[in-house]
Amino acid sequence: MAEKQESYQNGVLATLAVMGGKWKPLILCHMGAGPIRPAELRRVVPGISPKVLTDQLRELERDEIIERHVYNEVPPHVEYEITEYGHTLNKVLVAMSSWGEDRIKRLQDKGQTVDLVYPEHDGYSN
Amino acid sequence: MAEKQESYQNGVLATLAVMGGKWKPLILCHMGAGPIRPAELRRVVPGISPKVLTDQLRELERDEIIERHVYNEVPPHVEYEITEYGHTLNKVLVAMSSWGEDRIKRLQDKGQTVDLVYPEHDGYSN
DNA sequence: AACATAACTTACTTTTAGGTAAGTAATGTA
DNA sequence: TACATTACTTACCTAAAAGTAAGTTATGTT
Repeated sequence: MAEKQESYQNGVLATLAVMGGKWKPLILCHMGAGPIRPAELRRVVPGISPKVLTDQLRELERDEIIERHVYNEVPPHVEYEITEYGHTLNKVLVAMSSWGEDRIKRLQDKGQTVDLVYPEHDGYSN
Repeated sequence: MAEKQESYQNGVLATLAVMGGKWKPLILCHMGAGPIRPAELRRVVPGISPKVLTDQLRELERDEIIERHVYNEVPPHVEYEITEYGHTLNKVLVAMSSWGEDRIKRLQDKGQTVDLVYPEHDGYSN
């Protein structure tokens, strides 16, 4: 590992550039089951503000992780869907989820309360 | 995956709570080869400020990812070392590194310059 | 006696990610 | 004709993260 330090780092950083931040991992967790509308995402990702959700979705779209489908209807109808490329992120999400689950168990075994795990949701209750 | 949404999320969030942020992944990338002193970390992680490095190391220590060894000498001598538990994070780092490397190749194949990959280093040149 | 050293701590200031609020579009319903 | 709907956009504001700068410690070297 000592010889490959730099590329090791760069890969990690490139990944964080795409799926880092407070909301992107949560959003991606809810996009595996198929196309989803922003309103539904707001419902299942409690606490996210409409603006930030839009921002994050646009960035994921720009990075080709998700696709935006617009249906020309009134009221507007938009769906976001993970791309084929986006699905390759699953390995990372699964590795993170798995380690995190283990950590949660660890903390619970030590009698510690596991906070900080889910962003508070107050406001934007729907 | 649809039924396990929430725990999937929580695992990811628990992981991000420990190794998220701008510097922690980089720091961890440089700690696989054995104990390392803060001054050396400042050298290999260009751009990090002394205070932020200290902050990040303390958090990693609090989360039992690394250990702090103090040698009572003058001038002070401190070493940080990954714990056994900390080493379990490697799977995550490797998954992220691997995905990120692939992404870098993808971008290069499309003729795009890969920026944002490494924090700028100006100031604290040593 | 002044200076260097390593690893801090304290007390700020700056940056940036995230949050709030108000407005827009186009149409259907009360 | 007023209001509701969805998915925004624009403009502004706040809080958390990161950065800067100036001590502090105890000893050894010049």
